[in-house]
Amino acid sequence: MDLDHDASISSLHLVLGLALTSETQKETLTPSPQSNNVVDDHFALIRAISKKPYCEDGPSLTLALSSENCNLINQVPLDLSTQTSPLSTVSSFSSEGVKREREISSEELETTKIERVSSRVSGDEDEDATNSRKKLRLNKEQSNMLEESFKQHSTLNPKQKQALAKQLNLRARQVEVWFQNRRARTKLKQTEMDCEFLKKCCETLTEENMRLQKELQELKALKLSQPLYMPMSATTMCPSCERLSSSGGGGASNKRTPFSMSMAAKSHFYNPFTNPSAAC
DNA sequence: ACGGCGCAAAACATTACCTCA
DNA sequence: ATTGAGGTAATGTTTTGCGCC
Repeated sequence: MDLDHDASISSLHLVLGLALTSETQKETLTPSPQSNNVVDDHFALIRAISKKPYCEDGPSLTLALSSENCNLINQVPLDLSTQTSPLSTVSSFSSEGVKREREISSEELETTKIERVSSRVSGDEDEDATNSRKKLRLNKEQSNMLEESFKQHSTLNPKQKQALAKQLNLRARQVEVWFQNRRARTKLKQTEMDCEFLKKCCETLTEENMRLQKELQELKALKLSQPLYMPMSATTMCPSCERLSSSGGGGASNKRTPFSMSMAAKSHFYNPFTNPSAAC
């Protein structure tokens, strides 16, 4: 998504807008097979904007914006509560949850029944025993193992699920639910970060747009004051990056790429998409 | 090749339990 | 002791992908 360096200053805002859409469309309109929904496309869009698909292998929701942002994202702590508590696997099963119950063996159901009955002592024992929803608290070890597993793959196939459940002394359904919730939390966190990032982008681009508008006004004023000796075909100095540009679109005449400019020369540009200004 | 159907799995929205300040 | 907020396990619903007919 290189910005159009030859774009006129005055149309910067438009160019920027197009730059955001033209390249990203390629990715958003051809989502990956895993891209099931709007939210996935949202991430695809953000990734496309950032021009870097992923920071690293791992959860598919990891978003890489730039190397900096990549690190930032990876550092964000996903605070999964790891409070230690006795393991109690109790949950209620609605009569409508037929599909889910299918995967739960009769043995598991029996275990659940026993635990459910012993889990709650209150006045309405029968009522509570059947309808209450005692909440499992994963212990530290279980949380850690689930986290480790999640790092390797954010979804589990049935075999992996079973194995992990057995390893953790949980039901497969509980492992499945944990992964579902974990994915949801990851996505939420990511969305929040994307939101922040895009806000900053917006601010930065607005500032730059204002600055370039001002620069344009200055150039126009300059042109009015020196109308005769500023032919467009002549070699001119780009006021933004102080780079010489020549007419005829001869790229070979100027071997400096935008990225080879010194930071000082382009320091007034902060483009969050790692590209220099549309003006240069 | 195409569309309809059923199923499984994942995503998503919401509820409810639990802890802690 | 109470309460409200936040975290998260669990549940219900919707969406999506895939195989089969």
